[in-house]
Amino acid sequence: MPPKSAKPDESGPLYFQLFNEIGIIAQLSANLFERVLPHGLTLAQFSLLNHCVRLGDGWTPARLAAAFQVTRGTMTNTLQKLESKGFIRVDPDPHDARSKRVFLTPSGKQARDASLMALAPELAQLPAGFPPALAAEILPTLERLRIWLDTNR
Amino acid sequence: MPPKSAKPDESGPLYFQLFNEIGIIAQLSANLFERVLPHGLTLAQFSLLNHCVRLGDGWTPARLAAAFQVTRGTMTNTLQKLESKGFIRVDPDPHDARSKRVFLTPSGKQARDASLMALAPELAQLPAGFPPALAAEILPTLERLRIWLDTNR
DNA sequence: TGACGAAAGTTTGAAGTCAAACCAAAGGAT
DNA sequence: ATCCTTTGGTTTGACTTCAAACTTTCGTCA
Repeated sequence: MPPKSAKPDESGPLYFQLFNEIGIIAQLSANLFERVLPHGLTLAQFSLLNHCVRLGDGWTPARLAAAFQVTRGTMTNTLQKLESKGFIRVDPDPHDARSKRVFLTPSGKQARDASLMALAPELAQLPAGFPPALAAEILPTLERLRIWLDTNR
Repeated sequence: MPPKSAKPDESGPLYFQLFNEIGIIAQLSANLFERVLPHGLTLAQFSLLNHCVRLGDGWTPARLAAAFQVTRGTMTNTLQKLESKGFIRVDPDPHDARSKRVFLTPSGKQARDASLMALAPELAQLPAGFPPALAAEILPTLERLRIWLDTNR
């Protein structure tokens, strides 16, 4: 029979289960959010608006793509959608003709605020079944995993 | 002004960060997997093959959709892709003319095994930066979150 | 100065996903 | 026996996302 300290090897299934669980949570939560977001905003779109408010305007698409861990093509798409809704403005960069700069419009700011209002009741319901302490507890570990995946790709 | 023990409320940003982190991990890991999976298998497709091996054949599409937390339309799509690759067979249910039954083909079994082989080196690289103990530690909490999201939607 | 590699954005094509509308079969209630 | 509701599955349209191919511009280096 295996001794007490056998190979701690077969961790494959464990990681597998971990990624599976994470995938389902991502799916369900994105879905939950998008059902209440106003203006048909998608999670990607809202995240970008929110980013502009929290971290400031004027980023280039390339930098935004890097921040969201997404390809540039994807970012192009998201920006086009947001621009067509009038929530952002994409200006040419005066110093680099290759580049552009992304700015929030007043209407975009409003949409972001309205989104937060719409999301609040959903989030308020969460602590009952899933205490904030648990979230805080696993967050650093998740962050570590995310960073590892990010650097080792 | 707010007293020292004001509402322990503002857990909004915390949850927000949690879902954000989870979303990025899901994205990165799915991507990592799909880059090595054989036969152009997608994560959804592989997951289904794997499910058939681990939990057995003969499930109905509806039950599979429920198991994967996905709409029936989505499952229809995935099954069609897998069937066109010859990895599964979808037979009519003899007892219920509305229903169907999904079976793994020998070729599907092989594809699943080959996928595991291809995934192994990737997973083997993980423990160095992210010990299995951490995975095991946060898994129950994630499970709890997933279950909450599942029941409260 | 001229050329070439690197960087920024875009486009295209394929896949997953959802919601909503739809058809068909089953099963209970009257 | 006949509705009528529920359930199983599909289709459509819109969205995200990726990889890969492409264009334009920058910046360095010879």
